Amino acid sequence: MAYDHRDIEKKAQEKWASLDLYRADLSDETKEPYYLLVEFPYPSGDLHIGHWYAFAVTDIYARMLRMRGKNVLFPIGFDAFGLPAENAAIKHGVDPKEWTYKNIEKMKGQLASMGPSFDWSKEVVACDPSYYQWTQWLFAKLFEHGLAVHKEAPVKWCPKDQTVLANEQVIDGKCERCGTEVVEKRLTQWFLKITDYAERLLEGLEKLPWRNEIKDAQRAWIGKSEGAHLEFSIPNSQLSIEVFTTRPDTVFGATYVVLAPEHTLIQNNELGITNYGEIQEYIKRTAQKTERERSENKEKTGVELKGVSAINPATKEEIPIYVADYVLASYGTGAVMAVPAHDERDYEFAKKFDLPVRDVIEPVTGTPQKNPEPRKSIVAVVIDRKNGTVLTLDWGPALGGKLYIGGGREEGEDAAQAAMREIAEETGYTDLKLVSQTSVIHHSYFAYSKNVAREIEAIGFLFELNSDAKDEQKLEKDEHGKFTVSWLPLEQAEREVSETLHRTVFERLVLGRVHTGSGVLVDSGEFSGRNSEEAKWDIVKYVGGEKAINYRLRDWLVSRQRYWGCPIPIVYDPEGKPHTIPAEHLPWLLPTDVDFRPTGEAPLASSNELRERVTKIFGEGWTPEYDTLDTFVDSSWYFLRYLDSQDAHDFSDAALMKKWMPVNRYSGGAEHTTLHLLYSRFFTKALYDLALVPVDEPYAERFNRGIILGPDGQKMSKSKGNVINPDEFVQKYGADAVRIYLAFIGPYNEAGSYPWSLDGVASMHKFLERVVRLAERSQDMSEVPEAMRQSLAKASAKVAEDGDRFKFNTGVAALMILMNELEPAASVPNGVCREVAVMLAPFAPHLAEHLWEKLGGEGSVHRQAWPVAEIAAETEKEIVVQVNGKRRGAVTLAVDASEADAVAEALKVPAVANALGGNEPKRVIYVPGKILNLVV
RNA sequence: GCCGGGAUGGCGGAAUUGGUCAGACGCAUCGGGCUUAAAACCCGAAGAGGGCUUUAAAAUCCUCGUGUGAGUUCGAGUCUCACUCCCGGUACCA
Repeated sequence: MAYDHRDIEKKAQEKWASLDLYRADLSDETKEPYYLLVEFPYPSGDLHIGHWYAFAVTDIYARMLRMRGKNVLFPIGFDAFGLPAENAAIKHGVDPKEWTYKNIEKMKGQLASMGPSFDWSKEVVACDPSYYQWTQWLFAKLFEHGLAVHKEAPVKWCPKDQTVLANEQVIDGKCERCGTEVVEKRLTQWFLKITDYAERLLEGLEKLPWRNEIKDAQRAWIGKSEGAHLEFSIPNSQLSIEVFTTRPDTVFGATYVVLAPEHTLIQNNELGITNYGEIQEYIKRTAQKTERERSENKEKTGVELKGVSAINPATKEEIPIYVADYVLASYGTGAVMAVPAHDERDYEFAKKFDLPVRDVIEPVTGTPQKNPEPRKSIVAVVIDRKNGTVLTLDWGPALGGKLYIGGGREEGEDAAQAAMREIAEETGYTDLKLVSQTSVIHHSYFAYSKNVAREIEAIGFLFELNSDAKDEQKLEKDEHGKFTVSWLPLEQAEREVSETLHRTVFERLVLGRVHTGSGVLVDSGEFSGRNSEEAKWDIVKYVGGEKAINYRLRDWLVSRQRYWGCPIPIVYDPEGKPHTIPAEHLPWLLPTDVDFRPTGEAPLASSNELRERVTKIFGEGWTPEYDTLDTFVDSSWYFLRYLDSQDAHDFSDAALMKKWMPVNRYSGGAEHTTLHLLYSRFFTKALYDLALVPVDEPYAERFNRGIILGPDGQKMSKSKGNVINPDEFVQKYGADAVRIYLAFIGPYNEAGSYPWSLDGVASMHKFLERVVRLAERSQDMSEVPEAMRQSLAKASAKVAEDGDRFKFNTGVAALMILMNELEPAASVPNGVCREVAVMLAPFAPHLAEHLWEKLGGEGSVHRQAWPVAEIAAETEKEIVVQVNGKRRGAVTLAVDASEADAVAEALKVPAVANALGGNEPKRVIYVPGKILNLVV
């Protein structure tokens, strides 16, 4: 018999409201506090399946914890500033505020249909003046302490949204919101100095027990690299170029210097560049390129600065200066020393502009050996260009497999000559053209065939075959037969020649790769012969540079040239200097007499009211700030406001923060890893330093949830027509069935993706019907059969444990197993049914409430304690007997049976005795309660 | 390219610290029951392959099986190494 979910759910929700069931008393000292947080939604007015997955499943845990005696704070609010409201205003002429609040009302109704246990009394709405007043107050605090700065910097601009964007909001060179390619502009904007916290944001991750994928993504975003600042002076000038490099050990190989097009040194012609017009044109051209164009087309471009040069501080040589857009203005100093021999990008540029390549590091390969015998040798790669093949010798598996031509160099012999000689001796070919060669490669290995440790100094050569002319005379007789000579296609040789030295030579000469690793310094003055890694900092000292650390992280750009955001609480004095708006004038209200249309100018600039307000309060000549704040500022501290959302005198309550922070567990989407999650960590640290917040990490635990795919396994989208509307399923099967299905769909503690199964919800509805039928068979019995008692005890322990791990899928499975165990019974005691209702309550709160009433329970099922029962320790256990690791039988033994008893018992099993074949076991592995393995 | 995560039946997914039987739980599938019939419900089958017996079936037995290949171990989905593919992040970051 079906249960009427509509009626049950309506009644349960009314009951909870009348009992005010979910209000948390934050100052309650009798229970342990637990702060469970879910990212608050943007009020789009459309509650999709993703919202359900976010809120309904987390709600299961909130309910479970309450039943387990915790004082649970599970709040909700709305991240209500943002572009959609403004776009609606532009498109349909509605008031963004009205639009937003209407959506919030609508969404509250939709959220209620899930039956969530939110404590609405603590609601926050980011666009409400009572909230943004404190966003402004906190911004002012940051400004007063130098953490909010007004500065000029290259910034990302979205031409469609007509606003600047933070770095984090640019995905693949496109605007995160609208997908338009962004362009770079140099503008004066408001930044929050998150870079000051780069190191601490990094360090803080060490202690957090978050999953690696979250921590590593943040680490990569922060992008710490250690190196040095070196100075390249400019002859006949006061000016010099400072570069940042992580490879100061290669400075002797720096053959030119490159400036980013935006570099300040070339913004005007202070240097007296003779081709300045050409430079200006190049700067202009690159400025017009979008991010994407710059990074997609990696063909190097640039222009030499004629009439000026720089001095390499190591070699004292005069070297040319270039401007090129492969150097980024926003990283390091916006200038690099180019070492083409040891950097891929510099090498590419050098080849294109025909600049010198100077090797200063000889590679070291192989495994270091004890007491090696030094030797000079060569490796020769011979290419037949006509056929696209390369000459290889196959020595067989024992002698090193497939190799190119290798050999020793005789005393006083020229290396190239030696290479020619070896080729002739081993293959007979003599008509060769020398194309290129490598620097010395230091290679260590153990030659098993000759039983000797070698450390060789090898030089690699590339030859091209002119003709197949062979000189059979030169073929060496005693080598004959040890290997086979063959011409292999280049790709095959690349795959099959795996020996390190030969591979290295091939990569260097045929594939054109440069050596970017460490090695032995050469051609580096007094440092020659030393290990590059070891000599690195001595070289920095030698050239008068200093150690420097650089981060990829940029300061957080928070200005937005948009209307529907928090007004930046700043005014400018007649000299144009920014001042914060005093606290008594907060909230600094968003004006309403504005033109929303994006013009590139901030919409607030069109407000007369705002200008008049500033004049009235601050005086003639004072002007307002017209930009608004990035909405990520609003969400960087909302979890603090929940603790005291109605406070008119402070942003939060110090005592409550002390008690409730950090958030115990934060559930959200993976897409916020380098945005909201990083920003709010920064905010918390900054406020901690200002003694406003008692913790310096906001979230003890963080879980990124997965995403729900369409039934076809594809990402849901209107164009694919695979969008699941949760309301439909709620109508048909009930909110409880949808909740429990979402819990069951897959593990919640990792960010996987799960296709929505059309039959899945129906099957959950059936499961709930089974529970209803069980409850209908409830009998008044005082005696509870032991087997039932055990089933209940196991289920309650398992469900609680899985909840703690955010593995609701196996938790639901445990409830299903419980049902499978209880159902066959002819009669089910009322107490058992009640306990089932209690365990079901977090998952299917409405039905559980209904059953609780039917079963004669007092009050609300959600006020019941989670059942804790002892699981009887088993005294006997079946353990498996293996012979040589193969199962041959099983014996039932006391849990603490001794090994001797176990073996004796096992030998009685015929199959075991059989398998032993009368032999005594040589070894016995006995794991009490689990396994006995007899090894013969 | 680099960093991270992953790969288990037709599908979603289970499997404490390496410890029997891999595949819990559910979906889909198939067979049966109930019914005049259908739905609902109930019972049952099921990784792949094979052998024996038999009219047939079942029980029973054997081999292989957690992306591929090697290894460690008495014992590997779980540990190590190499590789393939998929997903996510990031990318001219000096």
